[in-house]
Amino acid sequence: MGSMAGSASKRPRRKRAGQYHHGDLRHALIDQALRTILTAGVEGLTLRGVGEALGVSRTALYRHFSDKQALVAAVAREGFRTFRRALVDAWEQQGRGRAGFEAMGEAYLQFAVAHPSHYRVMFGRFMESCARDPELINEATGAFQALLDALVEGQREGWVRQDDPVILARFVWSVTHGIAMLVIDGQLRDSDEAGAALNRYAAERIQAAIAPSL
Amino acid sequence: MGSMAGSASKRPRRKRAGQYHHGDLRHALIDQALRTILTAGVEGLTLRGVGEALGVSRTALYRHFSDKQALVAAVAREGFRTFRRALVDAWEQQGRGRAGFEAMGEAYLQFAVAHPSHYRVMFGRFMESCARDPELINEATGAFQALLDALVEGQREGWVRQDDPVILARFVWSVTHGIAMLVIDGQLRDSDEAGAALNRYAAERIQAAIAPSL
DNA sequence: ACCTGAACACCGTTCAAGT
DNA sequence: ACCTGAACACCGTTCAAGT
Repeated sequence: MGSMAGSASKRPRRKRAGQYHHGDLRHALIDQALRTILTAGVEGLTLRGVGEALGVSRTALYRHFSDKQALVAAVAREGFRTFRRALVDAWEQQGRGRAGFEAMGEAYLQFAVAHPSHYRVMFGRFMESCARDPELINEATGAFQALLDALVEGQREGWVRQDDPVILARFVWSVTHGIAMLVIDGQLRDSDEAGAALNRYAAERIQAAIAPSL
Repeated sequence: MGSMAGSASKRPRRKRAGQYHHGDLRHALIDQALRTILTAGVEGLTLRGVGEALGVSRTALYRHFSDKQALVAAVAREGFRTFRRALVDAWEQQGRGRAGFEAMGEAYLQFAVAHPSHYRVMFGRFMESCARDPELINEATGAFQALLDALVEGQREGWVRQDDPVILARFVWSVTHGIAMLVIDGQLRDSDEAGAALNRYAAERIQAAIAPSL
């Protein structure tokens, strides 16, 4: 990790001649904020630190974001983007069936465990964040849609009961989100192995819960 | 609400004559911190504000807690205490059967919705909090134990499958915790009704998931 | 023992000013 | 348009000093 993401901070790429420091400061700010959150958590994110790391005044950011929370919301949006991609990839690489559905569940927990601080930013204070970044809701519902699609396909194929797909998806989401939160918040002793074991067991029980009645 | 809790702040109850301001400052600090968290959230909690509300220096607290996080941990511990009581009450008032189990689930969500900030403090950064308050883990496992007991009794009565009770309890906990988090973080549009509906549906699906195989 | 008050090293945000 | 620098109103925490 740490290699992807920001091209902006390496080559200034100034639009015109004699500019200040950056060409795409907005993007660079999001990248730097993400980097900080990944290593130090949201509570370690400081506007002054972000500015300093980018060689820019600590108030330069107010040209691109209304306040700190708006910057955090942008990071959250970026998170939902890669999150959705991870889920869809897992689903499709396993052939979109029952196996794909299970792979999605594994990919879900994997993302949360690999980037706990990012995951927390994405789901914590969601409503307030959406107010600061209306497009965030699109990315978030996009991720939810991946789960929804899988369940609808499961209904067509007959391994998912014919309940309202939305509430069905919310139920499955609750289980996975719950496991993810318990694991990254350290509620399970020996979180590494216990979390994986819980996830395997949950996958089995979820299949039983969402299966057709008889 | 707002009537229970603190007796300490009303009658100073000084141990000896000519004292400063309080008799049980430690307890008063926890009560005041809880009050602030309930109304303004953890991010609205400020040591200076707590001190001011109690008519005490803002550094007086350091005689009773190592730092701010330790105060928050004490509030979390108090939360697990009343949380456990709420769960056990629901369980017992419904006659400790299948109905009691379902009542526990409702009581769970009810607590989270009624005190979202408190719930978040209890479950967020759990490991770090435990380091600041070792007894916190006892109260937390006490709440978990209530769920565990119900499931074991369900196994004896035959409406719960004979899997490892701990992992069974963790699964049920994940669902309920997941729902609670999604609701209080505003991830469901129209959280009030949608949350209750999801909880009802989840109760039904959980019963199916934890039922014996045939 | 218990509490205070000044001091320290931080914050996010505003705003007049520069280019 | 984009960025700066000083200023403002906050933080948690430390520590010598008081009773």
